[in-house]
Amino acid sequence: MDEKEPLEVKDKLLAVGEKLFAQKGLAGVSIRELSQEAGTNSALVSYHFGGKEGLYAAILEAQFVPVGLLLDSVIGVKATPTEKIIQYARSVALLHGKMPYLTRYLTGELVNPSRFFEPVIRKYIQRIYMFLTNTFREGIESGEFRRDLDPSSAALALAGMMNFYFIARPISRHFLPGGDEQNERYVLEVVKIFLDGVREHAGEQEVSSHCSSRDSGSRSSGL
Amino acid sequence: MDEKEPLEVKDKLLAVGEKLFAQKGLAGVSIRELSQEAGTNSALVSYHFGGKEGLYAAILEAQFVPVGLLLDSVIGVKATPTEKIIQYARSVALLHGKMPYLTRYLTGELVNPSRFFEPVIRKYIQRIYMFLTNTFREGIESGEFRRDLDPSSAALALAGMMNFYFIARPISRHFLPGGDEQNERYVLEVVKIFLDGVREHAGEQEVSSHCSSRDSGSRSSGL
DNA sequence: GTCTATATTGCGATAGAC
DNA sequence: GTCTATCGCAATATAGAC
Repeated sequence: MDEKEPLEVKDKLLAVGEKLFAQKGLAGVSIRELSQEAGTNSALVSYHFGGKEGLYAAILEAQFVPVGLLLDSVIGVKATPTEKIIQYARSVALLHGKMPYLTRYLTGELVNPSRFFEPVIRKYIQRIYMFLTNTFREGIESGEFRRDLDPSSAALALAGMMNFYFIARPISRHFLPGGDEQNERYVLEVVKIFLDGVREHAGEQEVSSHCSSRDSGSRSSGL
Repeated sequence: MDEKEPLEVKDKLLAVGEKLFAQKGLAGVSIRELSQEAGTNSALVSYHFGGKEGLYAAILEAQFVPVGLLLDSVIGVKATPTEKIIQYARSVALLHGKMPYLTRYLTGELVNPSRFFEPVIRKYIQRIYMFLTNTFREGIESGEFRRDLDPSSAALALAGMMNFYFIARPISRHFLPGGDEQNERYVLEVVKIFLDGVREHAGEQEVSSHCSSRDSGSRSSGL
């Protein structure tokens, strides 16, 4: 399965396509450009993948396999809702670190859906939505989250903060330092904002120390 | 300037292009499809706009004119940082209500930039970023926001919550009711989350009543 | 300003040699 | 499995009649 050869033509096409489709979208890339960048010829795209769309579909599916694994690892763990949210946010950041084009495929398909959005991507979105809203409902019942919190809105808000950061990464590099530490820093800030809020609360520094009902340490130490 | 005729060909092309480019992106639309949908022929695209890209550029610029107006209306108003953030969020939601394709152009250009991203869009992003980070710095100095808040991260987080909601609107309609009231509801929830946090704070219902240092009423009444 | 007709280029896919 | 060569078609843009 994984022989020693540096890169098979098939894998080379997958690697080149991953980059080019992420940058220009499905319609913006030709099989000629694709095969030229891969050091081969356009006939091989049809031979290995049955055409340009077949290559795109293969790449799209591969992008979302790790998303499924992430969900498997985070759904149904024994932890408080707060801890689950923290773990989710950290896992997502880690995943985007390893899959630098994932955001572009997800967002690109949301904005300009190809015919592969429904069969490939919808189920992952559904799973993420269910995980988040269920976790929020659980937290509302347990008293960790306020009773008037709308789980759907909260899910969209959290997903938005996480995703948009990576969408904007190419531009935000101009005013934010790059690198993984920056990602980690942003995640910490997002979790803090999301769980505790922006406001300085009544004349104290450590907000959570007396305003939160319990396990206030988990915010700083649990991360 | 605005005669009575229902739609000039030029305006018809702008209207049709606004929809099609938003749905499929610049590369995904042909001038044939464009002109056919507009009830004319492809030669008129070149005549009026100098080509497909010219039409796209005209549409892109028109999309962002209201963004500039929004920024003019929100920058430099006399209000507390908290009020500015609330007003900003509400204005953005209102704008997206009036410009249903704005999100797609913004996000589409972020994910797959055309050659018009730099000359057309960058300056608006810069202005939004400056407005938000300045407002956060102001709020930190005034004591409204916590001292360790990172203005850049907070700006990305808020922009992410607002934008992603509209990016995901076509999909979220499947589990959220549609319509403007839903937008309003989401904005309220986002502002609440962003300003106060998700957590139920120590054995009380109205979080802000004793945990925040002042003007606790503005959160519920000011909206 | 708007149309038809067309020039030219580039596209995706395939046939067939090796 | 990979290549060259090519087919058929759709792309943008333009010329010229009205």
